Amino acid sequence: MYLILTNILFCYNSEDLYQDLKSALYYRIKDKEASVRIQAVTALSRLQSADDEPDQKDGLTIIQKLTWILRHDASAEVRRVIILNLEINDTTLPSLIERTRDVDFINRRIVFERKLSQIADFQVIPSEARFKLIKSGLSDRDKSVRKAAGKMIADSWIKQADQNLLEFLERMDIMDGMAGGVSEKMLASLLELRMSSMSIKFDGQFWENLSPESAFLAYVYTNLLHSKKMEEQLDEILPEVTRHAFYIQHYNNLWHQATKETEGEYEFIVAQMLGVAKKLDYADEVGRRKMYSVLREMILEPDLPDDHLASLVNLMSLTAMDERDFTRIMIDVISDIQEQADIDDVDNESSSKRIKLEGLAAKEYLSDEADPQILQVMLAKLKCLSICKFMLEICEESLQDNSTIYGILNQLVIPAVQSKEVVLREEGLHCLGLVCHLDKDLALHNITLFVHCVSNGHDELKKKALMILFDMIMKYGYPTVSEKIGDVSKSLFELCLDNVSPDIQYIASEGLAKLILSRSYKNDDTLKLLVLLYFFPTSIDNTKLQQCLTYFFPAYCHSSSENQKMMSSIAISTLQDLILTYLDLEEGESMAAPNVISEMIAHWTDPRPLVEYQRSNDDVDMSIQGKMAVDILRTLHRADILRRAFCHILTKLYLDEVDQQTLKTILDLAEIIEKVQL
Amino acid sequence: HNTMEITETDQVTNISTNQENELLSYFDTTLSKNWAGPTHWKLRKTKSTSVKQDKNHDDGTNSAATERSQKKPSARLFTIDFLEGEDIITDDIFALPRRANITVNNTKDHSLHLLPDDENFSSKQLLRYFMKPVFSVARWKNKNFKSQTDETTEIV
DNA sequence: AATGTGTAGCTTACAGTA
DNA sequence: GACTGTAAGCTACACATT
Repeated sequence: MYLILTNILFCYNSEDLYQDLKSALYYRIKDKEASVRIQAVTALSRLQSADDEPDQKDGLTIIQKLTWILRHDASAEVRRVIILNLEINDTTLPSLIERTRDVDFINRRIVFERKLSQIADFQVIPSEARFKLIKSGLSDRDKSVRKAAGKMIADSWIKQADQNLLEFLERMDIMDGMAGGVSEKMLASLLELRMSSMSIKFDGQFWENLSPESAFLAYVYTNLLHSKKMEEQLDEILPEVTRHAFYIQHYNNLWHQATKETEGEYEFIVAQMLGVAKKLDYADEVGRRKMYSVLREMILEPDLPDDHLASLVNLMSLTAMDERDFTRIMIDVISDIQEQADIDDVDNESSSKRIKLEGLAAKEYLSDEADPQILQVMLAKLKCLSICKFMLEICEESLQDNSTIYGILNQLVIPAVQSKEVVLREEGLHCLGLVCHLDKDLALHNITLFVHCVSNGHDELKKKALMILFDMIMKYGYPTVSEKIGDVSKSLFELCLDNVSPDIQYIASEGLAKLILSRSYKNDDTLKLLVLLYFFPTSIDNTKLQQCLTYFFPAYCHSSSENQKMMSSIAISTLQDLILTYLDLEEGESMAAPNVISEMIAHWTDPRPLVEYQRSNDDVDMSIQGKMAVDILRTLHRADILRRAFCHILTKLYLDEVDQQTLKTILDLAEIIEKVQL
Repeated sequence: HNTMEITETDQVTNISTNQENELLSYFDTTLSKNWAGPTHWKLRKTKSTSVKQDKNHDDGTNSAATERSQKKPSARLFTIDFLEGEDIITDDIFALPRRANITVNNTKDHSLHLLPDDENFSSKQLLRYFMKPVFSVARWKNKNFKSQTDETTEIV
């Protein structure tokens, strides 16, 4: 109806009628019927481009009103209509992009396929927002959204670069999207969609004239073929190991000769080439040696970024004969670096300049004095620790079998842990944690240290130490570890769950989830704390924690009847606590409503999903919620604030298969309550 | 007395090598909706098929007597439970005269109807160490046989 | 094309508010 | 008695699957 009127108005231009209609529409967009709002909003959207006059009541133009509704209207369909009809310009684009995270998957999908595909130039979206939306689109939980996002890139956006892949990558600013692997994910999905329609060949010319984009293409394509086990194609495109080693060397040299403007690009190219090298076959002895010597030289260079260092160590493990050979080589490298630092200590102006450059990032962590020599030694130590860390991540053999590591432990790691420099202490602790994976005695010996760091360290150290502690318990078992520290661990867990830092709460939750799910640890108080933390108002923005526990609780309860029993034993008292916190909420705080909490707890303790998982109801207590019902009814006649919520959970319980006796108890209790009420 | 410990060593390799791995991946599929936390949680029913199957199984295996004795009373008595709630105090029956409705809706709604960032939590994160990465491919195991023996003799 | 699945919207009923 | 918000059950429809 409004639509018709609006259309008519377009034909018969009458100012009075127009104003009347507009103000009527301004009311109808607040109508309580969603269908009316849809009509109003479609009508308004017809006027959006012709009218930017602010409404006298709130000072908002039509477009501003529409974008406001787009965010706030509860009906997905209203939002959808706006998405479809809102014109794209600088003011509306951010609102449209925001809808790539709409709760409604159809809305998410149409933003990709109907809006973002249509924009003339994707570079108008700032690269940060661009990568964010690409990431969320390509890894959406819904298949159709993933597809739409993929098609947007592979069909529409690449057209803007005239179907030229390298041109496209350049416009995409792929170097800005490396964090979280978004660039790689994007290119991989693009290649997968268009693989058949393009032939990718890397010849000598290609390798000799790499740009950041082509190097990145080589890296991603290699990875893709590798993950798809397409060995023949891989052999076709990859150069021989020797040649590749030369290329790496070549670009590494270019990097060091580069001007300030281009050094970032060459650094990037080297990183991609190192990445490609991980997929080479090192069976050929000549190639292996050549590669090794190139790597061995590169790793000594002073100002290597961390990811280069990680790749180098990783590659050196591939070129090594076996683990002992590998560790020996790395220890050589480390002592070379230490020597180098000591020598450079004395003179050498130029290297201290370099250090300053690299030190900029690290400087803020390092303590006050800017003495270049001390700084340099420190950075060398830090580099050794990083190498050591990457090495230890790879090592598997126990310390007895690979005793060379002891040396480095005493000479490098332990002093770092004791260092007064915060950065060194953190990195040292990290290494120590990794070494402890290789030797049980060493691990047990250091447990108290880790505990001490968790309770007394600064936040970063706390996080590391806590993670290590959980790793150790996972690896060597709770009894073994707690023997060392008595009952401290339980209270330590509780302390961390209660911690002010959301990160620490999260680490503690995930760690405990792992321990509990693997049956290493079992405790009803801790479980209760986890549930409380999950629903607590302070956790509402801790998405990691929430998503971790959202997975954990059903997995825990529906995988074993023993677990479910434990949950049901704490369920009612926990629910009670939570409802009380809900009733005490301060202004500005929020948490899940009691009814939601009730439903979730009822679901966790429902025996039917457990039966479905175990594919039989052996050992499953089908009347488990009957006992909970009894619990509820017993508390019910005491407390009256809780009545509502408790009655609600009563209706959610599964009582069909409750045994007669429990059933009788339930009925009796209900009867008593009824009488008391009358 | 609550703290019980049951464990062997190295849970990560234990679990990931064992079949528990597969068992956990069951939850990866069943929990793929409802990933976003309590604020977006919804109960998904339509287990009617599996429930019916289960009931049928029960009917087949168990005696019909248990079926009668358990389910029928529960159904009856449960309705009584509803009545107890508050039914008898029903008000008199009147036709509801409807006057002009206020058609505007109160939008104090501050919710933006957005999903949180998806951390893609899955069994994968529950089967790994925090610090030590798990490499699916053993890098030296192939070469090891020939070189390992050589090395040991050399070193010793 | 036929089927099953999931969701939106409608209706009904009830309890609280003032 | 009016009017709200909430909950639950039902139906129709759109979608995906085979």
